[in-house]
Amino acid sequence: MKKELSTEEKIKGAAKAVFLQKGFSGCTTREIAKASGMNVALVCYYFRSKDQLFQLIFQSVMEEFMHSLIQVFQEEMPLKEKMRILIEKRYEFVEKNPEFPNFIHNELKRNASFTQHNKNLFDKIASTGIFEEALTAQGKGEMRQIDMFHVTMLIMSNCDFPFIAKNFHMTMQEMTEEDVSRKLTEHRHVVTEMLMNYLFPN
Amino acid sequence: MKKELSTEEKIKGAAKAVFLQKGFSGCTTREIAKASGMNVALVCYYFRSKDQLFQLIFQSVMEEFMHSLIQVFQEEMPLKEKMRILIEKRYEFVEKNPEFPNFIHNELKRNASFTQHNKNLFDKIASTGIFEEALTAQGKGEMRQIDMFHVTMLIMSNCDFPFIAKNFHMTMQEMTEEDVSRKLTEHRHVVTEMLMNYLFPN
DNA sequence: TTAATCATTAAACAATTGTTTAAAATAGTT
DNA sequence: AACTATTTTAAACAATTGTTTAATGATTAA
Repeated sequence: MKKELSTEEKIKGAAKAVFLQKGFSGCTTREIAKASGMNVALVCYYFRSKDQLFQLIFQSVMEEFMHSLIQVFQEEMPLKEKMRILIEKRYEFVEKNPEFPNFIHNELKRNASFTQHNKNLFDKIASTGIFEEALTAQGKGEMRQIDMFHVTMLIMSNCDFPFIAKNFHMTMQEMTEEDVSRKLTEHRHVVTEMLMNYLFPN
Repeated sequence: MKKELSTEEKIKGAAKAVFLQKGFSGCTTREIAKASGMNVALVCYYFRSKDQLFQLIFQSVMEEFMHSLIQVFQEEMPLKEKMRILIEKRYEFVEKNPEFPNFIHNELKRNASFTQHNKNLFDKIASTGIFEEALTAQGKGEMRQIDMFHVTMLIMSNCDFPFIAKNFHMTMQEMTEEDVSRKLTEHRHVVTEMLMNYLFPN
């Protein structure tokens, strides 16, 4: 089946790919135009400017990124089980979208704006009741008593970072892309076990 | 005491600061010149090109980054103790140089060259005998039996990532720079305890 | 069919990029 | 002092950047 994409969609798709790989400062409108099979004028015709096109892409990536968390939080099951699934789903999501974390952190550093939209995303997570759920679990002694800041940081550190550091391990340890990818798939079990043992000691 | 830096050193210092903050693609030679109090021509006069200046800075940052590990490995003490110190020293190093991890991973992705120089750095680590030491500890059942790839990944994930994600937490959770910094100092204990519990179970 | 809107193109725009030039200022040497 | 080599400067260079223009082609509506 061949897909018949509109010019606008072709550009948006190419922009997402190029921005994810090279970042805003690392690419040009001409590069995006070429990647989409179109020309520069069309990029500005449909999206007015490189900035506006970028913001569009960034917000959609951010939303996709956060949505992978929200989905799990909304499920109806014991916190411990929910947490295990969260970790594994998150890891798998990043494995499928390995450029997301680096992209998001870079661009947030470059331009700390977009604040309102992002605040809404965080509120969405808060409104799943996950934080209260964790607090009760901690009260009952089921979960280790640490601030949720640390919990989220631990999960993100161990799920997101490995894919940020992919190139590092390839160059330093002279591993091929396949070698690292295989190790990273293994790594999910390590991460899950370590985090679960720490967050839910018995 | 006032420091009397040469023009060359002033430019190098400014270049390091600017490159670390914005990356190679995110800044211009004029920006570096201005930050150093000099002009563009002088940058090229002393360093020939933006590329050459960058490579100089990158290699020195890389070396500094890896050296913080090597130092600990060379110490003479039981592996378990060595590992705890490694984790804490590494965390403190990144806390003092919070831009290093993001910078290194970004630029390695942008340009996977510099291979030979980096290979030497890895060999330096290997030649401290740390890997053999870990293998014997694993053989004696003192240390958890996992590939060293996972061990290094866990340490880097938990020590480096928190500072990459600084901006993320500031925007998402509406925390000030000081709030996040305080939390990140706390986080060192969390990381150390979790990693030590996992790597050396009893 | 005709008119009007939309889509696409190649060319041009001014601004910014990395780099070089050629002249001036400074320091060093005899 | 006179000469040389080094350092610094302002200006210029060509190439690339994001964006716009004005003309053409295609589609739609009357």
